[in-house]
Amino acid sequence: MATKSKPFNVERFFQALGDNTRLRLLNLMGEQEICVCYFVEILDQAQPKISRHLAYLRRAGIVAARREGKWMYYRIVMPPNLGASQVLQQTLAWLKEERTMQADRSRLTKACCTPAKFTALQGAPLPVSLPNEAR
Amino acid sequence: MATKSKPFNVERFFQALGDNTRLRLLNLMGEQEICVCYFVEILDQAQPKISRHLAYLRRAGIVAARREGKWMYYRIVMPPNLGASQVLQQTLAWLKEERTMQADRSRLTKACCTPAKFTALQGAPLPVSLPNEAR
DNA sequence: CGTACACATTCGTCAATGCGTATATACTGA
DNA sequence: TCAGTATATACGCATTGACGAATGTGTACG
Repeated sequence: MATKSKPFNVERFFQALGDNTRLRLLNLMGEQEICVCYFVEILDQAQPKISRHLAYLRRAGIVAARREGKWMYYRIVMPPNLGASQVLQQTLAWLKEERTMQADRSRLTKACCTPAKFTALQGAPLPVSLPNEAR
Repeated sequence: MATKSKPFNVERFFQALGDNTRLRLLNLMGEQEICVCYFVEILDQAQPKISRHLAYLRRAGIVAARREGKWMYYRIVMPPNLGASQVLQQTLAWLKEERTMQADRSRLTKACCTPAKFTALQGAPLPVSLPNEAR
């Protein structure tokens, strides 16, 4: 049986982008895979809240998750639909220009360089850049 | 007093795109100004429903309205935010590639050429292409 | 004026969404 | 096997959004 790919849901795609927390998550992922604990730390939001928004993005087909031991890594996956992937790329580029998004990214960089300073991140796995073929 | 432009609401922008009826409306507007009665005819939806979705797009800063006699014309306005306007352009280009959107456009063209055949459109004003400076 | 037309808004209802809190699940290590 | 950590899901509640039906508003015209 051929892989049944249901037609891309455009509504769901844009609805997924219509929430600031989710935009911040996407912005943090950018081109790297990130562990949930970093999202919680950087956005300073309750863990179930982060988890629910990540699940929403997953259902919309915008991110994918990978488990590694206790940790879950999330990454952006480009939608199979060409138009959608172009809009998503453009959106990510746009977010990079926004002040608040830049601030998030900068906090992430800081946390990754000195995770020991964030009590919640002791021993947490560092983000891993994705190989080119995965983008 | 300087014109107080409140910071562009990104959430609202994407939420406005997260509904198929609104996407169809935007696709029909494309680069021309269109009278509400055409939306009602082409989408074959209740007039209050069309009107509410147009109001939603207006609140999101994506379309603008102009009255001319009994008729209201709606047109797309590019958001002041650069990133938003780029994403919107890209989205409109994407919609043009979708089957159902093409079908809507084709019905619009047909209705404009022979409005007399659509009993609901007798005497309705034809769409007007926007001058370049307005895009 | 008063009617007719084009369009907007309101109201009641129902589904979807967001959030905090509590709890469940998956994995690790002793 | 049990405790601890990381993450996900369930529950209850408040808000928002979509829709049909009814009603309101602005304009042309007799």
